Parts: sequence; structure tokens; C-alpha cells
Amino acid sequence: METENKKILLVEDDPNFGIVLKDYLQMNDFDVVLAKNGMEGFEKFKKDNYDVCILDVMMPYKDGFTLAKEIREKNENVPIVFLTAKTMKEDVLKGYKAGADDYLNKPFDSEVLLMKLKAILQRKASNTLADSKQFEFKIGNFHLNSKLRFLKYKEEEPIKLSPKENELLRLLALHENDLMPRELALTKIWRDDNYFTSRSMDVYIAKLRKYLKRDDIVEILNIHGEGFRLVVKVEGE
Amino acid sequence: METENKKILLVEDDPNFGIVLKDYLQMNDFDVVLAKNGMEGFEKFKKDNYDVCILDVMMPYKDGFTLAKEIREKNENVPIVFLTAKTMKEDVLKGYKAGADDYLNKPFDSEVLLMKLKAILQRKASNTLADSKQFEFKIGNFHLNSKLRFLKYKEEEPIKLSPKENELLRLLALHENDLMPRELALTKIWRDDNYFTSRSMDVYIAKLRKYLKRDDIVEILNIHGEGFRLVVKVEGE
DNA sequence: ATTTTTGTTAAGGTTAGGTTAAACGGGAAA
DNA sequence: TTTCCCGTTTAACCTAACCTTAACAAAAAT
Repeated sequence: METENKKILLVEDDPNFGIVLKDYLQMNDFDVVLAKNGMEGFEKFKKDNYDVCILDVMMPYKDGFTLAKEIREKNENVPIVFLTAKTMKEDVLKGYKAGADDYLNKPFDSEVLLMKLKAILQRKASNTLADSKQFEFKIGNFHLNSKLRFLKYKEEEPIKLSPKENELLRLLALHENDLMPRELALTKIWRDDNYFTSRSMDVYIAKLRKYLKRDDIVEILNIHGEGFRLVVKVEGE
Repeated sequence: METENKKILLVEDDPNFGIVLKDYLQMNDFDVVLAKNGMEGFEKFKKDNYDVCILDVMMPYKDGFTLAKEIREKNENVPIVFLTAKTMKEDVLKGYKAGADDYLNKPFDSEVLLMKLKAILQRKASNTLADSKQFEFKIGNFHLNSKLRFLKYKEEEPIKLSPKENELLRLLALHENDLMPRELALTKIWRDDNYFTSRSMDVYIAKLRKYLKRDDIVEILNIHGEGFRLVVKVEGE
């Protein structure tokens, strides 16, 4: 039932407060990345996608406003919430000018922050149409739609794929005709590489082979000790 | 580039404060309608379309929260801003639960209010493009009018839909043939994503399926763990 | 020959979803 | 006020989907 946790970039220079807040947010099912100052915050922002940014205003080197502006240049959509030291009207106005979505005065109530985040994410939920990674593949005479999780052979009824089947086949397709290392699938899909996950993966390979049998120009080969290879033979060979 | 002023519904029982605020907002190019209590506020809300609602929490007859809930029933999109007497955590939380977008503690700085309004309207501008105002759909041989909340199959008597049935079917229709994520429906329609709202949604899916059964080219498919998909099969399959 | 890795099928356990019915609660009607 | 109606939530029960683990066979490496 769990989809995926929302990811928060938290930039706060006070280490104590930062860690407490981080823990609190994590306890409430957010993934939190903590940066200790504006510089670090911006570096981390560039390296990943976040659902919300929470920025302290008072910070050494690079204050929250400057950071917000940089973030806005990269991404004009991420909601930004400021933490201001006290009701400094100047700060609040400056914050909105820098593209903030909301602000909170320290000390603030943690539940209020939670509600704010919830409200903000809810608003955003409507926008979030436009994240397009690759999810459609032609594999021989098959068509894989890994967003809708089905595999269609010619004009037959689509085969529904389970999440794991789907992810695995997608990974194989991304590496078509090339090696797809075991380790890659295990870390990306199973998020753990051990004996059992490895065996589990083999089970899924078997399932995929069963599906792919209906087209005899498509097969999954094993490269002993290395991984698997999805090969599509060319017509006339 | 500005075509028309943004329209604000201001509900505030203190006549002095209400008029001062109204004037201030008007000076800043908003069209403001002032209501003196919750009842009147709701009446006025029904009679016109507003871009933002600003509601005082403490009001005789009908408090701001109750009003907000009523407004939300009519319109799930209008941004709502609460004015709370002081930092009453209870009030703030209650406000967000009632579907607020933001709140301000009295006494507040008028410039801050302006900035908040600006930020809110900006956010809304990006959302409003796509889905906000589409009310009629053809779904196979059905016709859905989600403004009048009915679903008609060919020339049969229209089926009346409850608010939730209607919103859910509308969301599905907006994503026809594509994934409509559980989470989306839960945050947009139920405004909360937990076990119970999720089960409630399943109940509504069952109801919709019952209605849609009369046309066998239309069905609602489940994508396990992801959401639902309203598919309309093409003629000749 | 022995160990390690992979192929495959099936059993077991857990969670999500399908469906129906009862409980709840707010507003309308009596 | 009390009663009734209706939309919605909660409960209950059942099936389907999914994933892991076990078991055993086959292939590859040592």
C-alpha cells in the first residue's frame, strides 16, 4: 500500500536542531537529506530530486534567500518553506520574493510543520504529471509498457506484470543485447544483494522466460557469475 | 497582460477590521466581497466564483472551519486562508484539516498578507491549466456530466452520482486509458491517504464498476499497488 | 568429483483489492 | 424534538496478486 516517501531537503546550520527535526520528519515517513549550510544544500539539491525544500534563513556563507534563488533557477516548481528566526517582517517579505511557498517562525510547533507540508504536497499532487522517464520498449514482437505494467505480444491480450517482473524486464530492456549485471538488478530492484534476493531474482527470470517464449527471436541468456542478457535475434538468421 | 482583478471573498465579523482590510486589498487591485458572518459568507460564495477566500476563524453562528468545509464541498480548488486570533495550535491544525491552504495570526502585517496571496495565486496559476475545469466526458457509450453529477448510458435514464462517485469517475476519465494513481485520488478527493480512506475508495470503485457494467467496452482495471485505469476498448477486438 | 551457480516449479505467507452489509452522522422533514 | 434519508465510512469476509523460500535438477566452474 505504501507508495513512496516524499523526499525533503532540509538545510539547517544548527546541528542539534537539524538532527532533531530530521528525525522527527523521518518518523513521519519522509525521506530527509540534511545539509549543514547553503553551499552544501545547493550541491545536494543538484544531485537529486526533492518534493520539498525546507531552508533556514540565518546561515553562514550562504543564507536561505540566496539559496532559494539558486534553487528556483534550477527548478521553478519545488515548494520552498523558510524557517525564520522570529517574526521578522523583512525576512518574510524577502522570502516570498525569493520564491517561497510558505514560512514558519522559530520556535514552531512540529505538528504545524507537518500539516503545512501535507497541505503543500497536496497542492502539488495535481501538478506532478510531467515526470517522464523511459517506460515503453519494443522487444522483438513484444511491446512493454512499464508504466502500466503490461507486456503485449502482437495483438494478443496484454499480460499483466507484477512490479518485480516489470522492473526486471525494464532493466533488461534498457540493456538490450548487452549485459545486465546481477548486482545492478539486485541493488536497484531488491535493494539488497544476498543469497535469498539473488535466488528470488532467478525465479523472476524464469517467469519472464515463460512469457517471452511466445516469440522465438527473443530470449534471456545467462552469463555465468555476471548477470543476464536480453537478446533479440534479427530477422533471417 | 493583466486582464481582470483577482476576486477575494473576505469573511470577517468585526466590521471595523473588515472594512479596513477590504479597502487595503482593493487598493492593491483585488476585487473584494465582504461578508459579516459564516452564513452570509457561504451565500456569497455560492453566488460567484472567487480566486481566494479569507476566513476569520472566530465568528458567531458559523465559525471559519465549518464554513471552510462547506466551501470545500462545493469547490475543492479555491485557496482558503484562515485568520486566527493568536497562535492557537489547535486552530491551525483544525484549519488544515478543513482544507486550508494557509493561515495568518492576528494581528498580522498587511504586506505579509499581500505576499501570501501573491504566492498562493501564483501556485494556483500553474495548477489551473490542465484539469480544473473539465466537466463533460464521453466514456464509451456513457456520457458523464460531472457538474450536474449524472452518468447517462445511451438513451437510458441518467444515473445520479454522489459527490464522491462523481469526483472519482471524473478523475478516472481525466486519465482515460492511463494510470490514475491511488494516491492522487486520495489526496485530491479524500484529502488524506490512510488505510481507511483507501478502503473507502475501493468501495467507490466497486460502485462505479457496477454502473459501468452496462457497457462491456468500458472497465476499470486495477494496477496492483499503483492505482486504477479506466479503459475503453476500441471497436473490433 | 565436488562445489557453485543457475533453472524451474511449487508451497507458504503477507498484503492489496473486491464486494456486501452494517454503522455512522449530518441535514431535511415531520 | 425526534425520525428518516442519504452519502459516506467502517467492518467483515473472501479472493487475487505478489514475493520469498524451499526443494531438487541441471549446468558450469574448480
